[in-house]
Amino acid sequence: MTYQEDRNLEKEISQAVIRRMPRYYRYLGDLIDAGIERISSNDLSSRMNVTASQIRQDLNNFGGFGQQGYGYNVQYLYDEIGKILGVNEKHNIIIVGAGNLGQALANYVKFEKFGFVTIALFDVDTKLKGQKVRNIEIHMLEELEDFVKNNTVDIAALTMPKAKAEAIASQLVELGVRAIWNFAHVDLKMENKNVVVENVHLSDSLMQLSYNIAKNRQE
Amino acid sequence: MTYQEDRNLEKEISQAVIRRMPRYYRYLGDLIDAGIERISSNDLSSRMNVTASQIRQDLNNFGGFGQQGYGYNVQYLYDEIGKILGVNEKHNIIIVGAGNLGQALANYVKFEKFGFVTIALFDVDTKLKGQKVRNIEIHMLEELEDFVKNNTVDIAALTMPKAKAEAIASQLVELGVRAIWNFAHVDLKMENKNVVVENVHLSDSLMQLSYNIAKNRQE
DNA sequence: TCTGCTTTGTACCCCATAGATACGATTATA
DNA sequence: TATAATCGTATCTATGGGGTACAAAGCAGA
Repeated sequence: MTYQEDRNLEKEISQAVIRRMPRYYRYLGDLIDAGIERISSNDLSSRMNVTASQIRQDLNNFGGFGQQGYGYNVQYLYDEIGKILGVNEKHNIIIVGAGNLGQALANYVKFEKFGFVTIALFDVDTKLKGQKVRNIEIHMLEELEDFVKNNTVDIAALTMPKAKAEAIASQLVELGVRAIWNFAHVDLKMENKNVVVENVHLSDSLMQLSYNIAKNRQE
Repeated sequence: MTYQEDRNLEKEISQAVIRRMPRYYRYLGDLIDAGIERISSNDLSSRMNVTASQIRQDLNNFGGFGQQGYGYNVQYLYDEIGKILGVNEKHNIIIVGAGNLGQALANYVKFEKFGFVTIALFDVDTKLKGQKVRNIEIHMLEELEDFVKNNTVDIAALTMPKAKAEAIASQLVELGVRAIWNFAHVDLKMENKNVVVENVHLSDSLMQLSYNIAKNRQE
């Protein structure tokens, strides 16, 4: 059996599970802050409003982190989930589009706590040239290619209008960027299977809220 | 049969379907911009990368919008989905937390195209007092209660640090706000069943991306 | 050490949802 | 008018989320 075949046999962990992991991570962080050292799946389940069963099954996708009769050590579990999510490794981010949203992301200090460090912003607006956001320089878009070639860029956050998003995404992938955090109002379908994309559609979220407002009013 | 019993018999439309509707809406908007007047479920399915069957079934949850042998009229379907999502009604938004993210949301002109109008921002920072973001005034947090009592507030966007989020959410609900768009890094569990909450956790999304980067590298 | 309690890891089951297939009904189009 | 296109809808299958149950393992107190 080849390595690839072997890997194919491994049970793929569904994105539904992955989506829940940051939430566990967040609650465990809060528990640490509260000075709590151990927790049972049952206790955690009532705090998080999910079932204890689901917690145990989710965690078991990655290995047995608990002990019968004891529960989970909060700090240990926090660290392990951190490793799973890659939160301990440093990730360099560039932000393309230095408008309000781009600058807001650059200012979000909390991301750095998790190893996500913004190293540059880019924009076409010459008025922004050379300006800094929290010591992070805003470059002109022409400099993008050189910058990516000469620096390690793990993630590119796209916060420019949708008209330009696809072209820039392609350019970035061409230059070797392997992760796109897309805020533009399009679905980026990357041909290259080695590229991962995470879309954040704020309008979609707002519309879902709007639907639920109307539904709620009706009931 | 009472009205309530009758309503209970209606098949509840799952949130999975609702989540897809804004995406249909977005593609239809693009089709309108491209001057395309009619479209078949088959054609749309290849553009959106979902099955034609799912499109027809999703739309049929809300009624028959198409015509056999013709397909769907793009403008009509766009308008109908808009109605379903409540995008044609005006929604007044207040933003609590006038930091970078709050100001970024206030600057997002596109939301107004869908009827979501930001009417005020609030913050505790006295330096911001009286400043305006795109003609929208930043108020002090003390003024929140009066403002909500004297204005129609459909949605409150929370963009302040998590420490204050729960208290302010409770206050807003107390004052009659029925929809919370939460960007703070906590899960808001509202006691009041008449309140709808939509959480946007950017960190969670970033961590999911991070996991997929690591997974992708491994394969 | 022994006993009873706690709690995990895991097997098994059910149900919702995605998605395929199929087809009658209806409309467009040549 | 005949043929092709296409919706609305019923039915079926596969997948996965999530609940229930319980044996195994460790903890804690006597």
